[in-house]
Parts: sequence; C-alpha cells; structure tokens
Amino acid sequence: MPKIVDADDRRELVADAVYQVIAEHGLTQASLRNVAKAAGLALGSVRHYFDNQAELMEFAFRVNSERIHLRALESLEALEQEPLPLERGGLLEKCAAVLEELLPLDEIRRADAVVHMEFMLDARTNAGLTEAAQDDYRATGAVVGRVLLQLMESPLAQEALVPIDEAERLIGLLDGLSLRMVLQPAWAAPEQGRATLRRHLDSLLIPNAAPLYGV
Amino acid sequence: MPKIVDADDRRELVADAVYQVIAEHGLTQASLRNVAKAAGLALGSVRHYFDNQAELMEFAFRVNSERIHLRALESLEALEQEPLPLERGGLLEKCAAVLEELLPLDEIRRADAVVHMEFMLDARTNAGLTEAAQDDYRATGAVVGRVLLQLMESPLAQEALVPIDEAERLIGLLDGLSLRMVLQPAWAAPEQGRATLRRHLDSLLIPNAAPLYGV
DNA sequence: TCTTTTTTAGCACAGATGTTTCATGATGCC
DNA sequence: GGCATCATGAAACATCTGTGCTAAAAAAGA
Repeated sequence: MPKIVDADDRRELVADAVYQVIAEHGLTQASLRNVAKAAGLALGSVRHYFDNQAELMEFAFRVNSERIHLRALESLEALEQEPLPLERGGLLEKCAAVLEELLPLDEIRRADAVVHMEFMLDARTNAGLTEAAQDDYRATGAVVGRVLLQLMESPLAQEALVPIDEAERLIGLLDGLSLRMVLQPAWAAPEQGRATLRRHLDSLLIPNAAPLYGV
Repeated sequence: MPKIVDADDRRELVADAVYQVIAEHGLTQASLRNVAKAAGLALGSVRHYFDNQAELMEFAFRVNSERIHLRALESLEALEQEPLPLERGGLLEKCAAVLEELLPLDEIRRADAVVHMEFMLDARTNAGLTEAAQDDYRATGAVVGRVLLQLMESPLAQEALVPIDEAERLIGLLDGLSLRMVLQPAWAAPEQGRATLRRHLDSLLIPNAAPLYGV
C-alpha cells in the first residue's frame, strides 16, 4: 500500500498557500506555480489534488469565506445564549464584539479580509466563483441580521427601525470599513474602525445625553 | 509634416477602451492586446502613446478618479454657492445629491465605480498605482469632508459630532454601498442605495418625530 | 523482497503577455 | 513632386500561464 496522505489536509494546506500569495502579491499572482512554490510542493503535486485551477480557486474562496463566518458565528452564539445586558455600554460591547470578527483588526483577520475582497471582486467576472460569492453574501447577511435583531430587541433600541434597511446600512458600513482598513491602514487604523463601528451601533439606540464615543 | 493626431485625445480614447475591458471582463483581462482591440487600434498604436503598460494603467486610473471627483465637485460647488435650506428635507436632499455622484446609481457611474474598485484593490500590490491611489483617497476625503461640514453648519445638525470621525464613517458607508451595489445589484438596487444614504445623513440631524424614510 | 498504489517530479505543448525591432503607410510642408 | 516626420502595423522574442502526459519515488502490505 502506498504512502497515505490525508487528501483534505493537503487541500487545505494548498489553500493556505493561496492566501499567502494573494495577501502578499494579489490575486493576479496566484498562479499554480506560485502557489506550489509557496506551499513547498511541486506543480504536479498541486495538480494531483485539484484538477483545475478553477477548482482550486473556488475551494480556497469557500474555505476563506467559511473561516470568516465561522469565527463570527461562534461569537454570535455566545451572544444569543445569555440574556442581553440592559445597560447601554454592555449591549454595545456585546454586539460590536461579534461584528468585529468581520473587520481586519489583527493580522489574521486582515489577511482574511484582503483575500475575501480580492475573491469577491474577481467573482464579478469569473463565472466559476459566482456561486461561492452568493453563498458568502447569504452568510454575511445572516450574521449581521441576527446581531441586528438582538440589538433591536433591547428596550434601548430606537423604534421605527426597519431591520432590512438597517442591515443593508450596517453591511455597507462593514464592507466599506474593511476596504479602507485593508487599503489604507495608515488612515484607517484598527482602533478607528472599532470606534466607528461602535458609534454606528450607538446611533441605533435611543439618544443619549452623554455619548459614549464623543470628543 | 506628418499626419497630426491630438496625442491627448488618443490617450483618452485608449483609456476609455481600458474602462470598457475592465468593466466587462475585469482588470485581469486588460492586456495591451485586448485594450487595443477594444479601442479599434493595433497593438503598435497603443504602445505609440504609452511606453509601458504601467504608464497606461496609471493614466487610466487617474482619468477615472478625476472624472468621478470632478462630477462630485461640480455638484458640491453648486451646493456651497447658495445658502443651505433650513428645512430638513431640503438640506438632506442637497447633501445627498452631491454624495450620490460617488455611488453607482446609473450605468455611467456604475462602470466608473467598477473600474475604480478594481484599480484601488490592484494598487495595494501594484507599486505603479500607489501614488495615484493616494491622490484618489485625498480627493474623496475632501469631497466628503466638505459636504459634512456644510451639513454640520446647519442648526438641524446634532451637536457633539466629531467631523473626522463622521467623515470616516460616511466614507466607509459610501465605499461599502458602492461595493455592494456593484457586486450584488440584485440585492442592493439604486433606490435602496439612495435611501440608505439619506437615512444615514438623517441620523446625523437632531431626532425627528416623523422620520423621513421610515416604513 | 516484491507488488501495488499513491504521491511527487519533470517535461512538453499551446496560448497569452509585455516588449523590442523594423518596415510600411499617411500626411503636409518645402 | 519629393521628403521628412509622425502614425500604424506586423513580426519576433522571451517569459509566464494552464494543462496533458510520463516516469520516478515512496510507502505499506504480501
């Protein structure tokens, strides 16, 4: 019998090499040869686990997308377990903590966000990625929607908020913040991203005489 | 003397071909040959006006960025000429009209936004575009900042708003909305983008018993 | 040790890309 | 008309890409 290698492990190892190349040099440099080099494998080895380049890219995209959303979902379920804090600060902190998993606040999340952006944009013109992109949209919408529903259950929440509209606004803000923090880290630092997110969530609650994140 | 062709016109014509290719097939397909084909020129002709591919790409990027910001600046200067409306609806409409120039609300702005996104993301790993990207950031910041200052001069504006923080939030929202409207037009329609923008601006004003864009 | 199957490595091909070089065409002034 | 000068076109080169095919290497059972 031959040498047994866990094929799934190998596929994830190759996917990691894809992230590395994309994060450092962009999607255009994610050729099979460059990926193989980054993974420390031969071109033939990579092709042994993925028939096409298209298959490799879709796989890497899905692993990336799932990793991001799983991180957020774990945090989200912790939030949904215990009752929501009644005070303003605790409530904001709980909700922000979940959504922060979607922002590039450290090196790990930053690499994830970069790769995610490149894939999403590529999916616009790459038919092999449209399906994965759709799934990604649904996953993001589910996470943000659930956080928002939690927040709006609080007596502190403003009335007359339309969940779908606010989800659209919040997702837009998260995407835009991610983009800016990824592309212009000098102007959009992690601390600023966290503060911006909290300020936005705060604006969904009833007005407060002493704003939390003012001057 | 030879045939005289306005070199600048020709360069803009080639840049237009770049947009066309990028908008339809993505930045990866914007090769010199594809661009030449889209422009109806021979490869040699394109290279006659641009020494490098890098030069062509930076030129196309700058023209695209300037076009977007010029559109917004024209609208902005019209806003700054006359005194601001005192009523809530008029004020919001004036400010939103300027910022809408940055959103992909019609086919022209949509193509501009797509090309803009692709260039910005590429600039992250393409040294030849970083300078142009920096200029683009400054231009966007200037437009959004001036609109925000106008809005905050109104007696309707909430107090204790920190201009820089709100600019960051607004730019993030605009970028995110653009991204979503470009990538998922089915979920993020122009009307929804316009409404989301207005709802955000409305939230910067003092609370209103009868919200403009409610249910 | 031999066998069998997986894994790895390598070569070769066709296509695309940026770039260089050179030849041809077109044009308007002398 | 001739001709200098720009515009255009085409061919060739080196490089990189994905992919197909083949052979070596490796490992675990017989």
